[in-house]
Amino acid sequence: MSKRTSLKDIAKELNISVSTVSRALRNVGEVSEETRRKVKELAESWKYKPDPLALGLLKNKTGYIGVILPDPVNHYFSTVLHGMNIVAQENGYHLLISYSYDQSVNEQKAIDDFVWARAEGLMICPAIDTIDIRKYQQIGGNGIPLVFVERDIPEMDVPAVITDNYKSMQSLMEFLIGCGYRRIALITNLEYYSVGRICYQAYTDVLKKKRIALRKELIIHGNMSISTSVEAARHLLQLTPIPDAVVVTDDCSAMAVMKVFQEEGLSVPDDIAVTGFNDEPFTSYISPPLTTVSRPGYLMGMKAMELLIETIKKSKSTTDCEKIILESDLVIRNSTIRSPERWTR
Amino acid sequence: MSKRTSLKDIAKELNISVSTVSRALRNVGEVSEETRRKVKELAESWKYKPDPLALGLLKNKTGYIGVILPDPVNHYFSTVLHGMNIVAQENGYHLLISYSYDQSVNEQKAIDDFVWARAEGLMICPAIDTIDIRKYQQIGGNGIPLVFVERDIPEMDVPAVITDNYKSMQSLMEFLIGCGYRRIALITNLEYYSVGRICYQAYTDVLKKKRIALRKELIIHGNMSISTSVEAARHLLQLTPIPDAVVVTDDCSAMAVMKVFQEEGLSVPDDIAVTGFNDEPFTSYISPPLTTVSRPGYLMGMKAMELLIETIKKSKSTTDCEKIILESDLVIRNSTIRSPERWTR
DNA sequence: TTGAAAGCGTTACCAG
DNA sequence: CTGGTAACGCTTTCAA
Repeated sequence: MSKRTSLKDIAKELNISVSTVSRALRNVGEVSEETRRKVKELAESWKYKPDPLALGLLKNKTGYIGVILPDPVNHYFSTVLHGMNIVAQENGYHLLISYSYDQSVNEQKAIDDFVWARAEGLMICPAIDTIDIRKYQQIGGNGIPLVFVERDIPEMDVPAVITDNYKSMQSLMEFLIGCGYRRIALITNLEYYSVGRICYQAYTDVLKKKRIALRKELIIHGNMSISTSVEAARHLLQLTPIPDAVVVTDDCSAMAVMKVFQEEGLSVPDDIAVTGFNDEPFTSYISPPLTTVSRPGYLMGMKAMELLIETIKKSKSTTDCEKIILESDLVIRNSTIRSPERWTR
Repeated sequence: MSKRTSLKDIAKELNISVSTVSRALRNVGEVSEETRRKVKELAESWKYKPDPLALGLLKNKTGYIGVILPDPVNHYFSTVLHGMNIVAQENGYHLLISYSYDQSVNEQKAIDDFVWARAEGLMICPAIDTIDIRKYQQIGGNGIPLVFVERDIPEMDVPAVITDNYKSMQSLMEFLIGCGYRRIALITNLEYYSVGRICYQAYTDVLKKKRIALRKELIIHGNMSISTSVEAARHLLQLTPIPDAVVVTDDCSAMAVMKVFQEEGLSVPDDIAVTGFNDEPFTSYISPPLTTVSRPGYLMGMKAMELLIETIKKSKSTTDCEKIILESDLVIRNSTIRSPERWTR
């Protein structure tokens, strides 16, 4: 069990004071060349490194950034984390990661822990069931910079990096309608701070604009798990007539929904079209390839982390709160491209 | 900027000493009921919580566990992380996460940082290019428990939780040969500490046992990225005759390989069969569904974290080093089930 | 039953 | 140029 070398060890060995050693190592203050050289040599050979805990205690800085994401097992969030990690690493920060599993209580606990552990900044993707936003205010109250990522809370004066889901959904809906689809179903989560909520908004807005009746029975609220989506798909098949397209706000669920239809002997997209969200890698490999919205998760993570670190470094007050909205791309694939003759039926 | 309340604050308010407050709060030592009550009340209302940094400095304990994984964007590793996180959370530990991106230098840096930050334990999936194992010995030298996960280094006396990839690959190969496949190609990474290396071993062993000639040209070394796998697939199509089956040691790559074949007008599995590894969710949705090996990532993460925390708590010496090997399942799907009449050609 | 002091590893300030 | 001291927040030992 090799002991860590401390300033004191070096000082003792060289018969000088701890303060001199400290100054010598940091190249500050007045230290004779001779002493400085000797100190540095010894420090080098003893592999001295300052103790982060002691430094943290003293300076109130830890080099940690607390990250709270909803779910570890989600490709899209993984790309976001990847982006955050790259930037954090470049800037010498370490990531403290916690997962809320989309439950506010877990998030609250993680926030408390991170604040208490003196994280220098917090990056949060708010849990989907968030209603009480005081927990976020408390963070600012403690003087810790906060940035929202992927999900914004507009009424809060907190910087955020998100993607333009409203616009994406709008494009998607307009595209589908342009194709000729009219009975368009929606499977989505509707929680207030979710992607799905915004998609729902765009969905209704576009229908209204295009003067297509909004049918309640075509809108299904789910939690975007495979099982509830499968159930939702089965439900849609009970309707007469069945929808001619189904918009699902998650690729995995869309894939599962598509499979339900195919197992029932329907052709996608000739009998019923399906779309997803996120453009996960598999979407171009399934059959038929999935029309979806490609979102820049990696870039979002990077931008958000840059914003957070910038805020930390300037120790800016949260007053100037930038909301960065990244563009997404509509990716059109065969799951919506119906053969012309099938439009006649 | 609300200041954190410290023992000193409480002591000052109550006109008693810091040590008394400390004892009162922790229910140790002799403190009068009266004092204890008053202290606890005030601590409660001021939301006092001990400072983790100060405690860490004093006790050499931080409540952090350092985790080093190869890649944030990998479904399988995400499930492993999920398992680790659940167990860590239950036990009051926080995760410090770093990604090596499968490069030893990054791993080395992360180890140094974590050791220096007084992580109480380290959980590492060794970078694929690891050759120098001294970095791991150093960790033990610092008295910090270490557990390997997903990739073991057998020559080291370090606890590990892995899956039985040799056996899985053996089953897979025997299954394929049992089906009638004879020209079985292999696309895999061959780095020493990789899953692929072990698969390669099983591949050759089974061929030998079944007295099937080992053909060098059927073995392709790749890094399991989509692009190199696509290249590998194209290469295999140059051979005459082409292989009748291709074993790929990663689902994503297998999916890409399959697509190459299909785009060339070949039928999978009638012209050429394909198998993957990991049983990622999409594998049952692509066309044809992929034969693959289902590995218990979540369970592995949990077991590994349990092992690590147990070791931390007992502050066991690394002498009794348990190597836990979890079983995997062969999942047979249509990508290998060839119509009988196609065997006659 | 309580308090003072030392110590964990570091930096900052002030004398010398 | 150098050293001592206080401080960060806490626990522990010893003395009162």
